[in-house]
Amino acid sequence: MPSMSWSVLELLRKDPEALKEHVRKRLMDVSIVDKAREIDTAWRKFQTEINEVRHRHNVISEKIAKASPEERQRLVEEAKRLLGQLQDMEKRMKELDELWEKTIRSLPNIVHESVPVGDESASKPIRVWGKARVYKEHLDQFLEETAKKGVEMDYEVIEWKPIGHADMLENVLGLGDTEKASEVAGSRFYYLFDDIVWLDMALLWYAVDFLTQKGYTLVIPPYMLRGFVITSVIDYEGLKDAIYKIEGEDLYLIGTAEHSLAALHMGEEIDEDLLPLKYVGISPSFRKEAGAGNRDLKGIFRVHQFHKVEQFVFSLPEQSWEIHEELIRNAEELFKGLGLPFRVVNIASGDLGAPAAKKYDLEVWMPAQGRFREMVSASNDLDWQSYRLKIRFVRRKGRVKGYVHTLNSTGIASTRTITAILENNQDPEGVVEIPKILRKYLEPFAKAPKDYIYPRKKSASAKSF
RNA sequence: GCCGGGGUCGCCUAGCCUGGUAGGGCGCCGGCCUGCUAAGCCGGUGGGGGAAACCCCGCGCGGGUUCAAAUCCCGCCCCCGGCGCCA
Repeated sequence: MPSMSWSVLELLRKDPEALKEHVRKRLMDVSIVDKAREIDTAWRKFQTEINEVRHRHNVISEKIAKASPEERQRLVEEAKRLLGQLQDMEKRMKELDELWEKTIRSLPNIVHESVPVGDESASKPIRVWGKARVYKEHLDQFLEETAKKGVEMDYEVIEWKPIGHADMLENVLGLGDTEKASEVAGSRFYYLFDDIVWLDMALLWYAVDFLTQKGYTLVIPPYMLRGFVITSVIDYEGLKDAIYKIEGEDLYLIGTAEHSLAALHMGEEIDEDLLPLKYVGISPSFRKEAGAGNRDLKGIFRVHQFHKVEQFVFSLPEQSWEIHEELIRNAEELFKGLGLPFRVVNIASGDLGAPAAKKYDLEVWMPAQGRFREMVSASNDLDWQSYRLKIRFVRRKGRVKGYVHTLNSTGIASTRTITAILENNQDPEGVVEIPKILRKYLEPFAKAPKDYIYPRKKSASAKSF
């Protein structure tokens, strides 16, 4: 029988040293490989043992059905004896099963050969786009993050210091209130008003419009998932502090539409002719952000809830690397459309999440902070998620089955993109220019801003020359 | 939320009352046959372990009764219909 199994499990059995190399690249303790191998071997051995006893019991059980009354009594006694022996073994098997499951599921994905090896600092910028506005005192930092890392990015030095997105939102524009939100919900929540709300929704429509035109199927997914599902699509042990749970129920708020989109074909067999299946989901994302400490506490850069348009693809194994490039290119096109200067980074092995074999981040230059900040993350998870969710493809020829590959990428995450617009598109007077490409998504609404968002208590005529 | 009906190997379906190897159809895969195609015929078509022979597990999920559970009992999930409630 052609065995069809998870690529990582296959590697564990056939070439543990190679798997160790992948784990080592992630800067994780490689002893998990030996431990997993030990448990896997013991699990398989015990399975054979228990099956032998079960077999003997089954043979006797079948005989009883046809046995004569006097023989019957003797056979039932024998069956009972075997059953007693089995009882202990079944208990042990259950423990081993759980240990095996837990151990195997804790293994991270392999690392693609094109991923730079090392910690965060090894992450490699591979492309840049746009002209960054660099405040004169940030020039060193800017060059450090571009030219020194091998990518030449266009820039202009500015003499005035742009106002940070948090100040822009709450003080200059007066269109957000995180203090009141803190009182009623907690830190990292927000009230947004008027023009920023229009902007939020326009960004979402823009991404949805763009991606549906590329042939992606538009989806509103569940915003909560069962425990089994959420633990299958993320590294739950590592991320459980980031996920909200509904009290008293086996339900978890999604951290991104990726989670529910991955589950869309749970337990299914997909004909190869139907692949790749491309989806664009739109949903809120809920994140606890526990462990973020005081990072980005101000404003709406790092928050507990935001809206996001997400790309998600199920593909055949041989298609996934090409599609990974497609996803990041889609995101790049979206940000080019917005006119936001960015670099694309090939994330280092030590900074990859357990499900991802490779990840690109799209980072926009933030002129007030003097650094690049992540706006988009595009991952190829290979068969890591599909093995857990049992999503398979079937090839017509030869009826070959295998696990599909899954890929995900941000399209646009609204609040974070708004922070990028607030910092990049402000002028020295605090007027924010709305990206022209959003115009058509604002035009239908009488009260929506069209070209600029103006500072509060300043006459609109300030920019009307 | 209450009452009733249901969930079977990709899809459809039999088996459940009365416990004893899960049967059939469709689709698909392989083969035979065949100027070609179609039809027809034969075999295969859930998961795990094993080099293989073969073995185990599997009838929504989890328990229980029994030598033996798709079948009997209990809890849960989901679907359909009716009633109630409701943006």
